[in-house]
Amino acid sequence: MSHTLGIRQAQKQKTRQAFLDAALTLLEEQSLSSLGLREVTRAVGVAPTAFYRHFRSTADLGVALVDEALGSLHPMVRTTVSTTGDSEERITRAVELIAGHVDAHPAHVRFIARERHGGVQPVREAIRAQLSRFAEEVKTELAKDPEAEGWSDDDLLMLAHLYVDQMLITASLLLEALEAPAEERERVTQLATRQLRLITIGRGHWLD
Amino acid sequence: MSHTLGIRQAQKQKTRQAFLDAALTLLEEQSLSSLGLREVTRAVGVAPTAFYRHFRSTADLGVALVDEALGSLHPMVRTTVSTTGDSEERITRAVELIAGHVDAHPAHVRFIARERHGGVQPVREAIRAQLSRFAEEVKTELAKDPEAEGWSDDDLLMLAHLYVDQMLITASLLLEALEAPAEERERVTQLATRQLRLITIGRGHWLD
DNA sequence: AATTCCAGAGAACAGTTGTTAACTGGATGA
DNA sequence: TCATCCAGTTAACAACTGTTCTCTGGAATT
Repeated sequence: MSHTLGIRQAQKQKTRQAFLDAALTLLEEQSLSSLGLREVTRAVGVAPTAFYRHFRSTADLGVALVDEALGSLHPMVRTTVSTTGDSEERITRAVELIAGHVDAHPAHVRFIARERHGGVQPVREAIRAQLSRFAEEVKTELAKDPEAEGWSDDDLLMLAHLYVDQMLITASLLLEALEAPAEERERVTQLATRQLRLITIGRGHWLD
Repeated sequence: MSHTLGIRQAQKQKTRQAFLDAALTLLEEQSLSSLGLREVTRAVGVAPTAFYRHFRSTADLGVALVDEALGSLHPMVRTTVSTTGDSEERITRAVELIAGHVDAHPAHVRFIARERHGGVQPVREAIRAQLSRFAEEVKTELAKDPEAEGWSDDDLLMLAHLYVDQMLITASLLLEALEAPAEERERVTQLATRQLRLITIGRGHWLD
């Protein structure tokens, strides 16, 4: 089991988490490349210089945010993709998973969508690495499916990337519709479901 | 025909274009939300206050950049989608079009990818509007195809959005691979081609 | 030729930024 | 108990930001 942290370490982690939380809030209305160090410390209620005890720079903080936002998501993805049932059920399950995640962690989703192509190279790189991991994991799960018989590794990875990108697009659309009326949210959900359905149909006839 | 501009108007347009060009260059390494007004005027070689003669704010400049980057692209998209030939030819043609555009205007492509989910609301809105126009245009072209028989308007638009999003993903991947060796660029092109192929297969069996 | 217009310059404003150095005081380990 | 450590503080730095007001000189209009 894990060692109990001393008062000192515990307090440090608490402050570090406060930095991450404050930054995530500030990033709802701007990009990481315009996030100032003093801005974050002000929001946390701490002296500017305290920042350096935790991060080298705001880019460094951004990389930490990537891990927080995506790091714990891998088991969720694995189990969702490998769920038994016909493809229609799995599509519904996947869309519901995304919708639930967007509801629960909108700021995280916004951050990833924003910084995936954002102006801070190390953060882009960290997101790219995490998404590649997702694609690899989805590919592994897809390979277990009997429908994957006769598929090359390359084609499986191609399909996995298609699914992962589609997840992100859907998450981003649901995010924009977060404060919209329920009927608009339902429209987005239906759109995403049909797009996944079309991809799955293409998958079924790929080897024809 | 168009009226010839006076010396004054011509010079103003020239300066305005210098602002757009300088901003686009500066935005290769940061996001719009961190682009400073003085930074741009410095790059143009003009006094900070001159900025206000052309734009209200950097957000306003960003909206102008959206128009420059996407405004002239509509005819290109229309003709590419409506090209005759079997689907395989059309896919190849589309991927080549994107690759060519990324080569010719990398900064524009980067700007759109970056600011689509970026921190400046009016710019996000402008990009969203342009992409919706693209989707509508693609839908219109798709509807002309005999294969669209029996398709609902909703499903056609769903498919059109799928294609448009896929174009953007491909453009972004090609952009990242711009300075990579030719074999890596070829790998990306092949990936995009197969993804489009899978979507097109799904399209062919949608009504089964 | 005389008048109006207006893109851009210049100077000044209060506020902000990242980073440095030297410090304090409570937790930690001998 | 006492010396060490180290998260967070305080103060100061030069450099930068957006925005204002006033001015200028050449183009445009009459």
